[in-house]
Amino acid sequence: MATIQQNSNSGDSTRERILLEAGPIFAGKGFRATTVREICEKANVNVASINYYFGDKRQLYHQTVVLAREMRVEQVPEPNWAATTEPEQKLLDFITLILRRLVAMQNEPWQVRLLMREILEPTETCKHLVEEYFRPFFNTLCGIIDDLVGYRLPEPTRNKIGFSIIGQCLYYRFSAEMTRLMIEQQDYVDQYDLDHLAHHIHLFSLGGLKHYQELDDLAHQDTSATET
Amino acid sequence: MATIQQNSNSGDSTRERILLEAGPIFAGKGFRATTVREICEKANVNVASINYYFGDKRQLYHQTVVLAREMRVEQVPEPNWAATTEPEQKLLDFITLILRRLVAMQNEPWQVRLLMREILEPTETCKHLVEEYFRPFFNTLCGIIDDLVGYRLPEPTRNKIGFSIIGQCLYYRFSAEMTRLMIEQQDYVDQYDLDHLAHHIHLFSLGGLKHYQELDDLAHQDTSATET
DNA sequence: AACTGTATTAAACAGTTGTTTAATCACACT
DNA sequence: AGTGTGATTAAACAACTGTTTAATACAGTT
Repeated sequence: MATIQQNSNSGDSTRERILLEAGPIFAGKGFRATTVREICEKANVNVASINYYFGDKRQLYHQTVVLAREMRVEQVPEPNWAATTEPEQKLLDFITLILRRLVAMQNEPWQVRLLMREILEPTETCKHLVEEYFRPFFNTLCGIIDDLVGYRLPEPTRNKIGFSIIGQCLYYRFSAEMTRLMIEQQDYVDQYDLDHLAHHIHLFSLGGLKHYQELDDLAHQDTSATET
Repeated sequence: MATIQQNSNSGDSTRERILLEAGPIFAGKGFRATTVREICEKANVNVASINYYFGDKRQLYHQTVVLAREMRVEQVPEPNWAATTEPEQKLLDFITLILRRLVAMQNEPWQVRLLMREILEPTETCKHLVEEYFRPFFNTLCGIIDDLVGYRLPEPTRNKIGFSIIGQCLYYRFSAEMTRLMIEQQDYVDQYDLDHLAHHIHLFSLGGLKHYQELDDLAHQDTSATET
């Protein structure tokens, strides 16, 4: 029947225990490969508890994703910029924020892996994630780009610039294991920590933006030239 | 026992049929979620045939990945540059090559999805893939970067530039479904085709490179200034 | 026609999966 | 003590998993 129960009173300990044990397992193996029996074993609860508290396996998964997002936002909050903060600094801060929150160089918390799974192979849960999390996140980045350029770029152009910046960051999450196979082990330890990567992506992206500006200035000159 | 059989004579039709039906299914659902029964059903062979021809499910999977790489290289061959080709043009060609071969904007062949799975969650097969495919691919890109810059960058720096370029491209594979949820449907059709993306990534990356050069020139000036 | 080695098959096997059931437990309230 | 309600349990369920078996079909060779 799958009528979801609500532990109305007190500590909610079993429900929470399931949720917190399910998260890392789903993150590590994905929805399909994860078995409810493993979750229940790790959480020291009966196999029937999942259906009792969450209805079925899918709804449990959905709840772990929602929880992962909430925890991740809390663990790595957005920077609180002063009104005088330069947009260059904001961009560096934002790149650092992505790397910290979604790429998570050193330790790799289960919340990150779970959110990445939803990006790669979205389920119904992803729509919720986009509206609550990714869209406002991306809008912040777009604001920084606008400030850096100084005028309004066409929206598709500005969006692609945003994706270029995010893409550079996410590469080190998606292709992390393959990158490790590609380069010297020692280099990876020394040269691919958070600060090195943030610095490089910041530099590279500012250059990309400047190039756009210059070309646009040229185009403007051309237009005024032909107009005269 | 799982002794692998080799169909020595003639057309090999059942073995090939299994391989070509298994590919798309593995690509779509991953190793774990794919069942041998579905493959055999689609290929019109008996369930025992997989074990007869490939030993077990794992070895069949390995063979489909190897096949996917071979087919993908054949389907989208590397450009054949003349000696006089400018490095700027080479970079644009290379970005287009990545987008065509690994990102595959319009149609999304199963070979691409399968290779992406190996990047995201490498199995033993990935080592083979790195040595035979990705490393020479990346070396080509590094050569172009060297030509563009005009002198030898430190290797970690040059590698990161390479990853920035690849990262921008792969973003549109990894985050394709989420990006579609983020932006207007019509914009996605109009502004995110192969040519638009290649043009943007080319422009953005040339800018990033130029910025590196300028900063390096400055650093050189500083050094000579302090040296005098 | 008899033999040989490969190819193909239906059936069974042993294990795991998510889910359900019905019984029991714990504890508050009357 | 008795009652009722939610929490927890062991057991069973039915469906599905990859793999194996043993029998059969089909060539080509002697």
